[in-house]
Amino acid sequence: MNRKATALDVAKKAGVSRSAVSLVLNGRGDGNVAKESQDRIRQAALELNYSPNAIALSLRNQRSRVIGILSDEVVVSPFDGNIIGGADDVARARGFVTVVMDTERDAARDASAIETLLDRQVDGLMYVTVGLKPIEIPHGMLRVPSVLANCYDDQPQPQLHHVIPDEVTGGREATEHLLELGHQDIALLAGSEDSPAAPLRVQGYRDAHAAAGISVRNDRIFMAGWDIDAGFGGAMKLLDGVSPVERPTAIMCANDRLAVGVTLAAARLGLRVPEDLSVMGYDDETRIADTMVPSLTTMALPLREIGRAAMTTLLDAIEGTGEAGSGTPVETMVPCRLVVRESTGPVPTR
Amino acid sequence: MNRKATALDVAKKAGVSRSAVSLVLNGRGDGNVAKESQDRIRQAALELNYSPNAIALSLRNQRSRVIGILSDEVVVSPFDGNIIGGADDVARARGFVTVVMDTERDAARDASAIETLLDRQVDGLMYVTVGLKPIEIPHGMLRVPSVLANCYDDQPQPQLHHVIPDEVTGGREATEHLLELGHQDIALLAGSEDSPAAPLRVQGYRDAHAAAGISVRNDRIFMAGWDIDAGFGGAMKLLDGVSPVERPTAIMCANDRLAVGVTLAAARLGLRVPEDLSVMGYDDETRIADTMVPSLTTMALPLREIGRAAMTTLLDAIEGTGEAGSGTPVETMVPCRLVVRESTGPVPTR
DNA sequence: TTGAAAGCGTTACCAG
DNA sequence: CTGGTAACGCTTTCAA
Repeated sequence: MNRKATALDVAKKAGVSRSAVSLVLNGRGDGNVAKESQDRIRQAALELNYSPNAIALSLRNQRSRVIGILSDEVVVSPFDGNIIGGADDVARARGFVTVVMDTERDAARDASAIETLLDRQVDGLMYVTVGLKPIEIPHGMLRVPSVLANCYDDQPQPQLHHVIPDEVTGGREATEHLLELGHQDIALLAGSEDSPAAPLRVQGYRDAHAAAGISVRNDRIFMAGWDIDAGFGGAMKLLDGVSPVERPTAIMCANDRLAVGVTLAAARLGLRVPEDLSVMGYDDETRIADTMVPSLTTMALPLREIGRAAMTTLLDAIEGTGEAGSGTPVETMVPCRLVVRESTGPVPTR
Repeated sequence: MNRKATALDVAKKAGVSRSAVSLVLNGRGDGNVAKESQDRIRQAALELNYSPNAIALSLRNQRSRVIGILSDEVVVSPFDGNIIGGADDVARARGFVTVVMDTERDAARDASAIETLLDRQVDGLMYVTVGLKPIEIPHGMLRVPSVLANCYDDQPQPQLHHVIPDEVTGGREATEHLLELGHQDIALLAGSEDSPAAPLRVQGYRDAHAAAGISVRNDRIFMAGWDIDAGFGGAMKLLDGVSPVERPTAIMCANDRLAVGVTLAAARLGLRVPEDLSVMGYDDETRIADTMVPSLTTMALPLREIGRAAMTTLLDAIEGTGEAGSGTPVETMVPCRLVVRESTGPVPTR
């Protein structure tokens, strides 16, 4: 735990001044420092394993090349971590580092986390949520370039750029996939109203039906919840004791966990997936959708892309590459991606 | 984006010197600064919403009250995030802040992340993994007090304290639960050798059988993997086309996802859980074990406790509360916790 | 009781 | 081409 070498140590060893060290090591040696001194400086730096103290640098430059990522519960929850992964990819590629703080859905901690981050001179802030949701911009976030990922400012006059998935199109394309397979009676387990994603996906479902000229039966749409038991319960209601002609031939779910519950119910009832019933998921949850039996056809949430897009916007604003940052806040919608696996198939002949 | 107030601003507003501000705001005003000035200072600080610049503070004090949490993939994966949650609980309670960096299993990024953190004067480091595993201590981690959570240094002479779950006892108690329900023929889907947790849980399974005087059939133990499809496949092998007397009456799984696959297979085969077959999970994965149908009896991994214990050890070392930090590295084992739900029941009479 | 000054490690400016 | 000096914001010591 011995102290690290400082610029002064390097200067001494090379027999020059601190300023010379600074210039050379920052690539502005030519034209300012004698070639020979430059070599000695570089040599000394190498031998002493010198790297500038980031703290001193931040204090001096008033910027840190650190982006603070704040999340409501991405770290502790099983969901949406790849948004942060994608954001970090971009940040590292552009010479920034990210640090993550999770406030575990305690709004009171948001402000204090931001305060902490701001006190450490982060150059920018990104707020990431688990699941699409409106948020109140935490106090302090406007003091520095910021962006919202997977969430948005619900105010009439939004203050921050946000990046979200295109849920309506996602819902529509999922439905279209089923429609194209010949299904006409498609039930929808739509999650619950507590998430703004639910109504959007329902909207997509309705749009697809409308485009196909098929009228939607409202009793085919269930707002049951998001978990396995909700999927199970919903499917039982739709299938148990119902004659084959009365049954929906496909059940579209607002997430993969619901689809697990539906598949479980189908198995209980002796229905084969997809021969007797097609099941469609949403999210493409890692190691759920791809490992289910049968593997789930699903609408993949573009998590990494969301993170990437959000970070790109943020860094552009910070570095002034585009004027997007200081301009009017905008919305970026990233398309979802249909992943066809085994749980959907042609409509059964009956 | 206007500049934050500094101690100088406060001093001016209160009509005193910077030093006075510093003294008062750090609680050493009494005996040094006139009561009346103190009030004015505090008032001014409040009005200006002053908080000291953490960067300057770190530079000055050579410590930051920040703990760096490094993880192989906790942030991006769906697992084990609560270790970080628990660690953060303790850190905040003791006046520290945690920042998380995820290297997404890229060992090359470990060292650079640590370098970054060290350059920012973190007072301590914690390494957290998804799933129990041996790790090579990343370079630089020994330069500052550090601790390992959910992983351990595999060297003959371990250098760091680590906190891990007690997997052998977990495996034993899970098995005992089944034994107590009368099961004598308990199959085990044991995950795979790529995780050190697997053999430990198997060991517990064997220990419980030995203590009960029941011999273990090695053909009842499958190292199939960790995912839903592996659970499904394993269960089919054990159950499909096998006469009731030849079937195991319980299947114990090394994680909850395997148990989902087993339950799915049972449903396909018309077997009721738990009446015909008891299914036991492991991990108590949020919103899987508790929402399965039937809900899963499982052995809960003590994630938050691991995080808490690790952070406590680390902060004790940093603050010199105990001499544990500088002493010989030790191992802390945290017990798992049996959670009885609906998927296990008495052995069926046949 | 107060204020001035030094120092933490940098970089940028400006005389020499 | 070079090196001294100021400044970033803070705490602490020392002298008034």
